[in-house]
Amino acid sequence: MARSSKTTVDTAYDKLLNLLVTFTIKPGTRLNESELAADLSMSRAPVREALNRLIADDLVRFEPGRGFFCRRLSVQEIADLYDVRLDLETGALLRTMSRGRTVELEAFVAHWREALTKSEEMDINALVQADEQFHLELARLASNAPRVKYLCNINDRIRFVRRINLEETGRYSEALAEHADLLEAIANQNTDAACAILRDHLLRSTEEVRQHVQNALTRIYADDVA
Amino acid sequence: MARSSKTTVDTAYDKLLNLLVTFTIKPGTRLNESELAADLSMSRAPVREALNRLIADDLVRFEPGRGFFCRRLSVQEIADLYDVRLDLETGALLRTMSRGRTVELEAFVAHWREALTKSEEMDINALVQADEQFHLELARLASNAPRVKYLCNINDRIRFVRRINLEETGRYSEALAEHADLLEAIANQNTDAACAILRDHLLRSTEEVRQHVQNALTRIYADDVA
DNA sequence: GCCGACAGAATTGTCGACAGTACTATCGAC
DNA sequence: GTCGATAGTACTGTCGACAATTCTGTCGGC
Repeated sequence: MARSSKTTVDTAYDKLLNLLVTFTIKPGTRLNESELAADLSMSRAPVREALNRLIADDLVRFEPGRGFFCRRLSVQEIADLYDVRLDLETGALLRTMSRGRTVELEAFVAHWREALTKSEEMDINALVQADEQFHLELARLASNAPRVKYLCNINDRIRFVRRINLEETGRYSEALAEHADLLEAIANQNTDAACAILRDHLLRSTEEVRQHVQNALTRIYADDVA
Repeated sequence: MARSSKTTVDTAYDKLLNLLVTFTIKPGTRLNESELAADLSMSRAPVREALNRLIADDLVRFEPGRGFFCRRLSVQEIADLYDVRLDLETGALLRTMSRGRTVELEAFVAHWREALTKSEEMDINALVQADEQFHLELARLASNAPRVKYLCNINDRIRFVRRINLEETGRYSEALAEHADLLEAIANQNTDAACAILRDHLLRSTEEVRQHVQNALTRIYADDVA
């Protein structure tokens, strides 16, 4: 079968990732390989390979003899991931700041000064994506590929609650203001202030998430928003 | 085929992991699926599944149409991983300390006070393992599963150089002394001191590693120590 | 002597099949 | 009515096969 630079496994991986991240597949449910294979119109082999890749991402669980299961959504795990995220993002920020005003940093500041003003009129989807993007690009400035990869994994795992959280609290403008403050602290080379703002920003999110995971759960099980 | 609670994929995963971590398979080399399958006396399917799991761990690379390759050993990546490790371990330490004297902490201190005295007469293999164990158990005290998992992944990826490093510098006793200092700072609930010691300990290692990766590389390519 | 085309070999990508194990529903004993 | 055994079903675990692609070594042109 001819292929255009993307293998069947890759498409399976991407589609499954999406299903799992958005909890279109409900937490804890068993994944039927044949069924998934049929849905994706391919055989079981590539599906299994994709699922195996997702194991290490902790997006699926595997039980010998029983097969693959969608990850569970636990308050503790989400909180833990937020903790780790705080460590990683703070570490990245510290290293970025220690380098002084680099070209990349200036570009980042310029880009987001602009982007943040536009954010006021964005819809919820764009906002969630922009929020993730802001944090990720900030982390990328430290140019440490493994760290960025861990953060991407964390993002995949918390994206769902992150979104719910932003919807539930409705504190879009507060979050944006915090981003703006952080940006100025960075622009002014004020390391301590930047770290403090980032820290508070994330701790606040963690706290809110704790409160809203229950809503997230009910939302997941309320069959389809369609 | 009858099985004793461990699937073929699992054994393949474990064996391959070992080969990759120790660089018995040389960096960058292409992995021949049929050959591996024959070596492990199984078919290609479980081998491929195991390899797919190892992708997310960044222990193998995958190129569509070409297959799987052993990860490359790059100085930059190792240094990056040490950086991330510093963030994660420091974060764990901070959270552990903020909880005060828990039962687990007391047990940890008691265990390692004892163990560190015995370490003087250990051989290199045991030392490397004990070093990794000490850091990992310390991190575990923060009881944050995802963080521990990331650290395990980092350990897998740096184990080889870590070992070379300890061999080359021969500063076993210094490293042990630093562990002992850290332990006492923890026992005394001296958070700042503990963090500083951990930080210096890891930064020193990072620096040494940078210097010794070249030796590690030649060691890898010097066919077999056997 | 170097470069590109070409054919043959080796390797990956995907599939369907079958054996073995876990699940489910039905039935009978208490 | 509840519990446990049992037979039937559904699903996973692993394999071998074949198509498609990449690699390798040879040959001819320049």
